Amino acid sequence: MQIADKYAPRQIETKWYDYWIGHRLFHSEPDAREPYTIVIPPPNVTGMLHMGHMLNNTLQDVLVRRARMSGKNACWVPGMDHASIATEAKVVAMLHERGIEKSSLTREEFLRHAWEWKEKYGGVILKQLRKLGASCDWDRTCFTMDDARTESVLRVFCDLYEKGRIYRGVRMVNWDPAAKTALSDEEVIFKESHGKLYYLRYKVEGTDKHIIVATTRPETILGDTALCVNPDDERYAWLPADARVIVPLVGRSIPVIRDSYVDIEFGTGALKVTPAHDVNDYMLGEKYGLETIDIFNDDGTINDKVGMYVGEERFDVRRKIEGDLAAAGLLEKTEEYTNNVGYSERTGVAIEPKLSMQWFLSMSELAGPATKAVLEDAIRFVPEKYKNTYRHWMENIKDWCISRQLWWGQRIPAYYLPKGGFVVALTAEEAMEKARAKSGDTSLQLSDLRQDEDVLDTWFSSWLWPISVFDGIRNPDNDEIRYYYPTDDLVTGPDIIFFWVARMIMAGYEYRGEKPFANVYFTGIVRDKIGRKMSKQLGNSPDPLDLIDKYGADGVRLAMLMSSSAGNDVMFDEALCEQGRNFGNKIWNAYRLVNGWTVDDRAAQNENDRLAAAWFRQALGRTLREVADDFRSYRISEACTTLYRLFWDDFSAQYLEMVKPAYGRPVDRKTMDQTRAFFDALMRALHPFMPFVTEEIWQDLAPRAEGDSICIAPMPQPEAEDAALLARFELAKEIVSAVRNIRNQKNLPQKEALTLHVIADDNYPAEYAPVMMKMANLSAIEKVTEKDPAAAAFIVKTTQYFVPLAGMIDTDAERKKLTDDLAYYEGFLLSVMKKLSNERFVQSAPEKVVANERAKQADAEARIAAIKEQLSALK
RNA sequence: GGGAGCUUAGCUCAGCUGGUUCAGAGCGUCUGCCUUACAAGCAGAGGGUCGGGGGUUCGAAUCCCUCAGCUCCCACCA
Repeated sequence: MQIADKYAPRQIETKWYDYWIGHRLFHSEPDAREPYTIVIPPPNVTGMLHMGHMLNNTLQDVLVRRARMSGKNACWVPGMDHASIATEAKVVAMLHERGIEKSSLTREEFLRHAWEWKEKYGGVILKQLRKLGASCDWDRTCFTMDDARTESVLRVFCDLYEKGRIYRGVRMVNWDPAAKTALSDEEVIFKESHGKLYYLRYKVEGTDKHIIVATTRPETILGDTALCVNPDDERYAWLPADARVIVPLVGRSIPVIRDSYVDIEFGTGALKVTPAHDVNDYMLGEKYGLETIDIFNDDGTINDKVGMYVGEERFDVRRKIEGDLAAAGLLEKTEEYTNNVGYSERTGVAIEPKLSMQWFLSMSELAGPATKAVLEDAIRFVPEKYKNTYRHWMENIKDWCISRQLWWGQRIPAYYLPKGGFVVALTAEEAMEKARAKSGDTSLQLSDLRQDEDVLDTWFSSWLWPISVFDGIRNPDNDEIRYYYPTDDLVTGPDIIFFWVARMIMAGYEYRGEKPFANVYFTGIVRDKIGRKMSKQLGNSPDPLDLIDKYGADGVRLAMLMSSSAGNDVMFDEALCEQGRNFGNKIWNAYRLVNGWTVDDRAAQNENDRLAAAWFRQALGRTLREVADDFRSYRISEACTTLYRLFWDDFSAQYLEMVKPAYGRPVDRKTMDQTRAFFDALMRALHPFMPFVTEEIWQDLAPRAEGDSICIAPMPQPEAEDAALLARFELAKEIVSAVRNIRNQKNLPQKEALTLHVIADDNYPAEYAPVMMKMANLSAIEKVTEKDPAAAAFIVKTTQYFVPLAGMIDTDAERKKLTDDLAYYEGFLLSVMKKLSNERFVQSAPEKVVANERAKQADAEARIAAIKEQLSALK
């Protein structure tokens, strides 16, 4: 195969993805190897790939690919979430556009449309993930509403019901008037909103006095059933115990109750009580046996209970009622007011607290083992700060409202009997058996039973995900669940820590008696470069597919990786993609260079090349160790940057430049083989980060069998470290840099070879002379005993070097430089001496640190002596 | 109202258990190079009193206190 001249990611990426899929390289089956498992956070079936997915899935892919290359049986299970509210809303909107209203359809008709829509448009995102290079086992793709998952969900519902954890009851819930369903507390987002505080006049019955009540929601007076004041409030001491007031406009007479719940300081100290539409009022209503008047229809319009404003929308009524109250002289005043209002996470409309019959899951027992697991690090959170957040939520956990008044989702398997009561069963047939037993009526037929209309919260299916994708609910002893569970890493955003992560942990302990995953890596939020969260509304999010098209998936992956330390937000800037693409280009061209060399099989390896290889082997080893370390602590961004520098700086700028033959000259066989071996190792180390370009080159490096791939090649292993060698080479590198700097300053042409003089001491890396000569373009390195006054001088560590440049030396400038240096090192020496003469330092600091200070002292002294010598030579 | 986190170079961020010349990286900037792998590049350079103040310590970017600014999470005050 001949590698192309130009790096063109588009031409290689599709090719290799197809190859990987064609050879089923991402497919996993249980075997004797150690498993490594990740379940994908299932994106919404209606979702489109956005930058958050890019970040999240790139990280997962890096982890999975690395595990796969480390000898583990890697399994990344992909899938989708049915996202009941979001999807149902989309389907409703689509039908509306076609002139069909949901209300005109039966449940079955609607679901037929919904499934049709899902088949046609759903799951686009999974196709998009392939473009990113995601190495998911696509054969395992699951959907939270496919048959197996649905049955798992229903079984769990039945089980929890039988355990007495699921109950049904009328409670105050968060009502979404747009979606016309209840929501869990987690689906409500509180936002500060500017509104008004209305001061209303409630006439006290049998007097001509009024009590002024402050409220933010004047329209709810329609549902008022009491007025409440604090028993200690002197202002209302005059009210008789059985006082009653008249609700403004409505004219209803309601009692005045006294409860210390009311804050004397707030407003006028008087509170109107609307038990049907406020959580606190509801509690007061329960306590005092108040009537509850629900004034809203499910869509947020006023119902006909009171006979006023019937059918009008709640916010219209608020505006209208203000005018009506004012006209009737019942509005004392209004004030500007800021308070927290809850909005639906999905539809964005203001939540209406509403009393309704719902299903709940009692959480307290589930929370116990799940809390412990995280606090005791059986499950590790990265970064750790989320442990706190998690603990706080778990310790204050409330029962979970799991019913939704929607059609798209798992329908609650509760069946109502004709004469009251209900049974819960997996299937209708079972339900009938139970119903017959319960009612004692053996003639009951299926048609006599009425199944609950509600579906379950989407998260009631996704909380089982790590278990259900391996069919561990229906077949708890199957080979797959026993092999793959618990999974290893979960990569997700902190925004769903309660929705999903916490609940999966609870389900894991409840249904497997074991954690669902060992580690949770929380990513940050992707923001634009001025710090705004990327969102559709702002239009500040680039389309990931456009980016991939422009820079290649490898380039975009690198951009995501290099800017994302765990738990920190990502300030995304397209320039990063360019940097990623440039890196791909760098790799490409480095390979073209090596690939273009001719080999002389008879030539022996020269010393320069031998040194270069010995050093690079060490540099590679050191980096591999660092990278392994980074992975252990999930510093994936660091690992990526470290390898980036290894390839660019150490391999390309140093090693390749060292061994690169003169134009048209061959290299010896050994050097060529070594270089290709390095390339091979580098490609493997980089593969998890940049899968495509590394595969392209790896395939070209040596003849490979059909079906072989870098995906399943082993990770390179470092050899034992030789720290001394690395340190000596650093000296040589510094010398080369110093000579190049002189060249720059004196404007000496690159091609002109220079001579270097050295007053050699222990810190002169003589063994690297051939390397230094080549890299700095030196004709000779000569050992001298004295400085040549007509030379540019520099010092590395304690060794003096000179580049003879007759007639080009500015003595004054040289002197100034040396004087400055001298001052710096004398100051430095002083601070070292101060430490060393401090007895407490010498006594209490570890020996190693003290020895280090002594070494610093010696170095500084030698250096100062060297500088002084140079200065005197200039005179 | 409660809690968590952040503040280090122009920008984005590392800096892990306090200790190596520890003040770093990438990008951007500046200078010089179209050197036959790569201008998507090469060789160099400049740039920060680690948010302010105080403390602990032989020693602080790192630990503690405090102030300021930003961010996020939780919470039923009408």
